[in-house]
Amino acid sequence: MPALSSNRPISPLPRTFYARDPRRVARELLGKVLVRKDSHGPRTARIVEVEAYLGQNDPAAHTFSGQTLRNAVLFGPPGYAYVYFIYGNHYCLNVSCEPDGKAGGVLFRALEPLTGIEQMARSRALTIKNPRDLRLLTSGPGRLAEAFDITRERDNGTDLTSSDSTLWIGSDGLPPGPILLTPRIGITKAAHLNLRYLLRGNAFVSGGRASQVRRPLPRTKL
DNA sequence: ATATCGATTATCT
DNA sequence: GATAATCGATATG
Repeated sequence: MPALSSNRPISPLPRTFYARDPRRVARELLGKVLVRKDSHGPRTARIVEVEAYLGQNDPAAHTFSGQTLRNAVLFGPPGYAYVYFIYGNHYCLNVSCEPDGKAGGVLFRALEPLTGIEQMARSRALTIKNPRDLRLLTSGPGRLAEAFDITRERDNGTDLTSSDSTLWIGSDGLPPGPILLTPRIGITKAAHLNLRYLLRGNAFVSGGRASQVRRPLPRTKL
């Protein structure tokens, strides 16, 4: 059964949550809730798919070749939004991990809409024909960014640990359910590493069925 | 259902 | 000048 919307209060995750290896952060972010607060009212969605990027040792990471203006947030303190623009078309959301000075991050790849679905649909209606199809709202990194009106200009550097922010991450206490580990999607470098984390059987995971037929999370792994 | 392709621009070599 | 952590449209089986 899919995770359902709960009316439990959502409390922000502390900065210490993010001050760890991105693999651990990625795994534990599954089931948590992304919140957008603005004049349209709250949008919330459950995190169902993420990928870990390992900083200086990871050829696929934006931080592989060192710090630049664009990736500075990933080298800074943990718990802040890193938003980048890709293919001349899409924004993607990450959260910085590891202690200040060490690079690392987690990419948000798919969400399950909970509340504020009408506003997500309005934001996505600019691009898609059928904003009534919930899967099309937030199933993919570019899609979820558009559904939440996430842009580099507005959100890069936002503190995601504060419920005073217009964008933040919290927990409503629901357990995430079974987690699967697969290769990352859409990259050319270090494409074989199992650094994509998803909730097993969740309908909002991106990439179709083939990308979900992989292995359970090993107990010994981060 | 799967494959291929074009869009469109910030960033880095 | 080439590339990119993508998406949506179109073509084909």
